[in-house]
Amino acid sequence: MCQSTEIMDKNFNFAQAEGRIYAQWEKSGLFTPDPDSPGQPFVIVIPPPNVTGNLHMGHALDNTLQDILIRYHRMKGDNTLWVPGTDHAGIATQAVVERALAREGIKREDLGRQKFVERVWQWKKEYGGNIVRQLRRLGASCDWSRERFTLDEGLSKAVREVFVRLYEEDLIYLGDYIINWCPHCRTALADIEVEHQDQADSLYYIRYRAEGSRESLVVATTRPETMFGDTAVAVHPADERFKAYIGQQVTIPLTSKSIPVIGDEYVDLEFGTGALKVTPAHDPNDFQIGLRHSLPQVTCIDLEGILTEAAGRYHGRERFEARAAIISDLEKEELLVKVEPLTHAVGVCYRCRTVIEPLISKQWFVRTAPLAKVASEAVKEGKTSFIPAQWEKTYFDWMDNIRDWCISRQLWWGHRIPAWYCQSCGRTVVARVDPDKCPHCSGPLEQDPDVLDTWFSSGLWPFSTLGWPDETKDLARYYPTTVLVTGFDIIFFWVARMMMMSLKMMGQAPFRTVVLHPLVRDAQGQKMSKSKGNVIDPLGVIDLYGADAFRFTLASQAGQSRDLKLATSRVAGYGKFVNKIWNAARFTLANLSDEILSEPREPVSLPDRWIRTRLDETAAECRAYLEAFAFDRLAGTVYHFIWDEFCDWYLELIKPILFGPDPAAIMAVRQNLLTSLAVILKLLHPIMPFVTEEIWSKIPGRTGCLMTKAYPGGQKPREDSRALEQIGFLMDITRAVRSARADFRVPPSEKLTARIKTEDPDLLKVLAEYSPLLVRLMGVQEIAQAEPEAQKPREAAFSVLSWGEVWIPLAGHIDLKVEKARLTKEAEQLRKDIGQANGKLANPDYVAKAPPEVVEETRERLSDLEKRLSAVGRSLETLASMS
RNA sequence: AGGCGUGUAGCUCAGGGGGAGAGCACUACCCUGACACGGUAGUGGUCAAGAGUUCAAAUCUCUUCACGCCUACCA
Repeated sequence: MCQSTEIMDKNFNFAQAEGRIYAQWEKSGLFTPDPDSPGQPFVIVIPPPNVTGNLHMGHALDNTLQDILIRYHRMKGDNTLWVPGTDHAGIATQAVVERALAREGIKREDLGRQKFVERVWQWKKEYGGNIVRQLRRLGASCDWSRERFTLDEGLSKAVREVFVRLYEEDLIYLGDYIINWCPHCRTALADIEVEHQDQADSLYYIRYRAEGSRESLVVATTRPETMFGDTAVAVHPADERFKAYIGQQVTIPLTSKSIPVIGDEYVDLEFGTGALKVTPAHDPNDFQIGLRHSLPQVTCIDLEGILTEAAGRYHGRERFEARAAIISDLEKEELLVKVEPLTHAVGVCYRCRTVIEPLISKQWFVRTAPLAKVASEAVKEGKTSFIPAQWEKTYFDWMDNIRDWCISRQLWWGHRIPAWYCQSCGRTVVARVDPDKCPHCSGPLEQDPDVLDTWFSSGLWPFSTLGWPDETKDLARYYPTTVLVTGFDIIFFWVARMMMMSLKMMGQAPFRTVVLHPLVRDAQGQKMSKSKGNVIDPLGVIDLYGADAFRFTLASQAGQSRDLKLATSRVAGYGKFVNKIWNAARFTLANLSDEILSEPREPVSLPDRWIRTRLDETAAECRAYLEAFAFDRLAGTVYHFIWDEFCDWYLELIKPILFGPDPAAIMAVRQNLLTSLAVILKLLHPIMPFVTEEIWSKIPGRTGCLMTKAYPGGQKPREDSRALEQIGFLMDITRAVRSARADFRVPPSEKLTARIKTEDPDLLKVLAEYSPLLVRLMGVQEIAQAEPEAQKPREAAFSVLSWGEVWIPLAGHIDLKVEKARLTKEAEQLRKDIGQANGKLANPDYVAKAPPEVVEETRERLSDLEKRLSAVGRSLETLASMS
């Protein structure tokens, strides 16, 4: 050994190394591409995490996969850009700051809008960098010099430009509509911000008395408190039971208010009583019915969930409290016919889970139909494709059934809507530059108090981050982006919006490929979320096992399935893999000589030829998997290659040479060993950047960072099928000896001999050359060719391989009973397999219809099995004769 | 209610018409000059159930069961 192993510790100290390595990368500026440099652009924009957030498993997976792609393409020589940034997350951030204020006993109203927004900015400045710092711990190689925030100056300019353009094209409008109102967050919500939860509730049957007769109609409702907003009772026009009521008046119970009975086909004859109370101001369906029948809209619940004056004596009471009171009063008046239990879906706020109150309100909307049509076509025409492709259907379903998008939010934190209302002429002014008076009448203006939905600005992310609406160099060079990597849970929220907005504003789809990865779930298969409190902290996992092991685990699990239930045992397992690589490198570096051979040479020895061939094959596979976004296959391939082939076989095979007497052979092997290690480090680097970079830094004579070295597999792979075959032969022999030793409990101290019987002259040559190597490898005494006419010794273990037999004389070691049991079991299995193969071949349909190569394969297999069985049989006979 | 997905070794998951796989766990032996976070040899599964298509089904089709997700206006 020329250098001691002391140049490397026994284990990779990831805790000590990761921060140092990341700082070096960042300092070197290697994350920052130059738009003027050559190279095909490869661009990813990060799904911007909420500024309020901390790194969770979803981010970890998302960003690991992105970093793998980014690092791979950077190594490939592409002009590679990964744009990072954060989202201002309107409701979420405002809520966080409001909570902080509440601890000081302050409400946002106490501060006023301007002061409050200042406080949020202050908060953002202080804590908003958390998640961005945490991404660094993962090893994410984002170009931090291009970091953006959805509320920064440039992006705000983009938001304003888009709003004005869409307004000018009549794609944004202001309308009185029924919207989803969260009484807790006090804001409107888009349809997809409403989650539906099954809830056990009651269905109340309430009697509405007809006027001028003793008859009555019974309606069923889950929400009696909306009664005071009723402006009709609807029945199906074809319903024989109630036809006669249409046109009559009924009285709302507990009031003296009279409403008409109308006929509308929306009513389901089967549900409840077949009569429906219509509350246009508090139910989206009733709203539609109301429009059809020109019914008045009576609001009986206000923005805070409190009943209004329209509710008469219930005025001022909270909606659910009022419900109980109303039920009790109805009972007293004998107007409550019955109560049935009912489980139904209730809409709740996705943020605070408060039950949504549908309300009529003036809000801004995007007319989505024309945008969605273009966005849908872009995917149909293959301009953007989804991986896995099944998600395209989900995307189409939504695009085809899209409804107008309510974009105004009654918050203070966000992009203020650039609309002003003239206080004298009443006109609405939408402008790129804040106007100071009405352009029509010069009257005073008042700006709309609302802000835009957060997703409005994130919908512009692929082009706003590159500088749009200015015609920047980045925009010209890097738009459209190449790949979007995200979870399928935000296809509607985000992907669809980016498609619509980008196509509208840029005329080009924002990315070529959308890679949808699984969602990381907890042990129960539940989506991890802060509000559920079931979050496993990725930083804790990194602390324990290191970023490389964690990244590798995520990649290895990122297949086609929708769930990724993270098991820490796997992370621990891949932590061992990191250690394995580390020690393989330690071995390699410890065996280098002082004279560094800088130029890779052609491999000479059989192990070298073999490993280099396998290395080329593996590199080609890795490239193919990376191009196909098959992260799990990529991980599996490098894992097995490094562990099973490089470490378990190659390193063992070369030891006899490395520690042998031939200086030229030693030099050749050292050279090849180092070359192979370098290729392995490069192959692995995109998944495990830290340990590979750290090992690279210890290679004498290396230059620069590993992260910029060319990814292997760019050239035509070497083909050396003879090396593969011959190594296979040596492996067969080795396994046979090891197996015999284990089966017969021969202690390692006792040396065995082995006899090889084969008629293949090629293999005999290999055997002659490598028997010293095998002797060393297996701890056998001697290994040699068996005489062609020799018989197997009576007491011997043996293996039958495709190319011949291995005999291991075991005089004194054979336990007849054990051996007999072993052989009997083997014979049994062989007979079963032979029976199966025979059965197939005896079937004329099989021979006639199965592909010829499959039939041929079966024939070969059968003859191999028969050869083995007969050898096993002979051996059993010998055993019998001995006892 | 529709749509989508999942059910394979004790656990977490690959595979996807022709000999059941991986990691972890487990058993036995071994601290052999990179690694005991290691090595070697093993144990372990009627691939959810039933039917069909096929020469051949874990794999394709249908049905059923269980679980999960998404969409939806059944009050």
